[in-house]
Amino acid sequence: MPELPEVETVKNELSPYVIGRRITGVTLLWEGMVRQPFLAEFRSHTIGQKITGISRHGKYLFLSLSSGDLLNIHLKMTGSLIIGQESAEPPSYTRAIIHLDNDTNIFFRDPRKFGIMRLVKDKNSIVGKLGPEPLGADFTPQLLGRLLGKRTAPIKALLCDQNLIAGIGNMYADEALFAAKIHPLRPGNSLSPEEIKRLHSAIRRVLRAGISKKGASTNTYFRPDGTRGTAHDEFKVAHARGKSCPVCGTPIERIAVRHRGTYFCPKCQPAL
DNA sequence: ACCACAACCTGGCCGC
DNA sequence: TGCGGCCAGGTTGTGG
Repeated sequence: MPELPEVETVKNELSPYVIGRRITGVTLLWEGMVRQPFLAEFRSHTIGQKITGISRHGKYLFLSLSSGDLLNIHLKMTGSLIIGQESAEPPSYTRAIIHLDNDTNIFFRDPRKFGIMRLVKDKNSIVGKLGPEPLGADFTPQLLGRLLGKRTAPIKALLCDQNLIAGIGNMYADEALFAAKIHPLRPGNSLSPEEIKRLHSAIRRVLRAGISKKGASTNTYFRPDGTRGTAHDEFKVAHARGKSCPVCGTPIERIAVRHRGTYFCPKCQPAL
């Protein structure tokens, strides 16, 4: 699933192919991919525009257009952006094609049709409420402590809340909590200063590892060149159904937190 | 302000 | 071998 490390990888690896290129056409094979009310104007406002930049906020990707508009792409759970030749057969489950002026295409592949594209004038209309970037310089243990404040929801749910911290999803939340030895159901406000410090460090460690391995291809995530990332090879508990804890050998448990599969080691991450 | 949950989608895998 | 059911989960919208 594309989370911060996956979207960061897509941004970095897409960049050399798209910066400075002009959009010559847009093919929508699944119209639901473009959110109303923009569908009517989507083509006319993208075709002919030059791509001047690419950026990421949390899990949101933005292509800056020469008109000043921003083309926002969200991969949701199963989306991939694959670079290919104009003459190439689109990958399976391609829902949209952005044609570029050098006979190159961006294929938006998405088996489950959750991914979206939209055109906005103001980035803040989408990312204005997002929490801080967990790899940013301002994300300190003190800030994490303030964010958790008096929150009583399970720490696992809070880590996945984009308005609290931007970019962490189900996989990296499980990995960070394991690395910090914190039970996923602990209320946010029950963490000691020491645990907050451990969690802060663990969040940054697992996200950086994910980026350095070019993302985790647990199922449908692909890099722009069509290859898979390898971050999942280093996962300790995420998606580890039926496996044992690599530290103590205890069977990994699966529970549902907010209807999300949550994996943890009951011995290394004891309930308080 | 905060918390909880349904809905959106469909392929892959498991057990029978 | 085929089939039913579970599992995967980011975001939005709604209601308490």
